[in-house]
Amino acid sequence: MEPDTRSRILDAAEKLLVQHGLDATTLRMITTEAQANLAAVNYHFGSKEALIEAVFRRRLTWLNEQRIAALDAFEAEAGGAPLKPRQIVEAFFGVAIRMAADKGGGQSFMRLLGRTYTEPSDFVRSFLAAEYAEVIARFKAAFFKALPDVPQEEFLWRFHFMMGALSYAISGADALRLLGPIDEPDPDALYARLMSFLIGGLRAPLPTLAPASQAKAAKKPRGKRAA
Amino acid sequence: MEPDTRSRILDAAEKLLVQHGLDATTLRMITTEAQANLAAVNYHFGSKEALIEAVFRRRLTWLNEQRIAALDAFEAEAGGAPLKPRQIVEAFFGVAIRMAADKGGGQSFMRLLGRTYTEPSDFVRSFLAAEYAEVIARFKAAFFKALPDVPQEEFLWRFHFMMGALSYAISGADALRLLGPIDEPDPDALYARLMSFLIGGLRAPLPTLAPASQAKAAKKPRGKRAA
DNA sequence: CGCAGACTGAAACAACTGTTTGAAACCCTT
DNA sequence: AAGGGTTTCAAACAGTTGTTTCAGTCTGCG
Repeated sequence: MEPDTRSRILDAAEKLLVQHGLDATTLRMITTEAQANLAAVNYHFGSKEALIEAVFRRRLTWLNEQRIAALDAFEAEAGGAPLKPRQIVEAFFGVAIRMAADKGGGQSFMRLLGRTYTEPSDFVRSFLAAEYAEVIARFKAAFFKALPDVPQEEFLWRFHFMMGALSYAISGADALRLLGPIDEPDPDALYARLMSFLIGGLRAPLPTLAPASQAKAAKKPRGKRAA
Repeated sequence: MEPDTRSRILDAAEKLLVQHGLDATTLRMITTEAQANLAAVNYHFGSKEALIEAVFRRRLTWLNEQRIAALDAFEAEAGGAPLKPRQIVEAFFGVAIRMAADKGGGQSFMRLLGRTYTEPSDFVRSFLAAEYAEVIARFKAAFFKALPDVPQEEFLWRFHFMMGALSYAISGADALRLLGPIDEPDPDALYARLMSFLIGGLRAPLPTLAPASQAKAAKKPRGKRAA
């Protein structure tokens, strides 16, 4: 309870946003958890949206700085030569999943982030885009250089799929328990597993795109709204 | 406007839930869109939660029936022999992504489903588990038979990752636009791309799990809460 | 000390949430 | 045509939301 009110609110908000989501988390829940007055949120941050944005920004800028630092290290080591795909994947997704393994707060935040990436909330998406812009540009360039044989559009989709796998890897056991009983996820094992999966998908043979739709759909579902 | 009030509410609710999420969609938005009275929701469904459940159930039971039917067809064709991994992936994920390509409503629903799978809402998760139970059991059995060399826990994680990739594939262009400009997603091309990626990940070499943590983390981030 | 600025506190605000009510309208069978 | 069950409607309900207000308290500096 030592830190100042602003920090306590930030920590409490992060914790509760993970548990309940953006809309279901109320300011009264946050201020109670933070042992602060209700008005303190609007005093220190201006609004609930601004508070949420602050919660994201605090972790996200640091995360993306780490990703770029990791990429810089690999590129310095390579000295102009294209990086190995594994290195680029490590720099982007490895850093993220290691932050997700961090007990000291990063863990819960990453689960929130993965969920929010596809959320239709306008204001979140807008500053997420700004926050991601630089790191995306850097990694796109690195990947295109490392895999010149992969068409750019194809790669973008694969990167998108990889983000999905990462998101689920982090949101983790909660959703996985839907598939069956599972042990507590060992961070190192999770890291190795995701890495193996991602690189397998990234390096998969290019799909054979039938120029005109090959009409593979035997019974294409259409207009099946049940009674 | 022809269909009865109940159906109109169901359609309007599905459409709005996709756009705004579960909590942010209000009954007044739904009933306005459906051109029905506010009380109609509680009259026909009993509560907002029951309405949401009905929205999910309508599409989800059909989707999982299709998955099982596809698996049945492959297994009948194989006649007791293990299926090829590609066939199992096709039966589970191919059916889903084809439903996601369906303009007649399935499209929007699948985007909702992918988002909800990791949502922390209690009541959604509970009936999702029930709705998925049978299909999960069937596909787990088929996969274990097809890939006896893959440890069960390992496979469960890979299946989880695949769900993540599917979810992002479906939520699709909205989030992808964050990575850069992208063309309108051709359903057939998306299908081929995801399939290739999934099988690449599924068949990736097993990760080398250092029995004791190999301390691969050079600078393991720990307790980095920014100021 | 004195007093300005930063912060906290309790209470109230209007707006909106899901739900309930009871009367009106409708539809279909006898 | 009469009646009974089903559906619609406008209005109101109690509860919760984010935000604001304004008096009070604290802190540091002259």
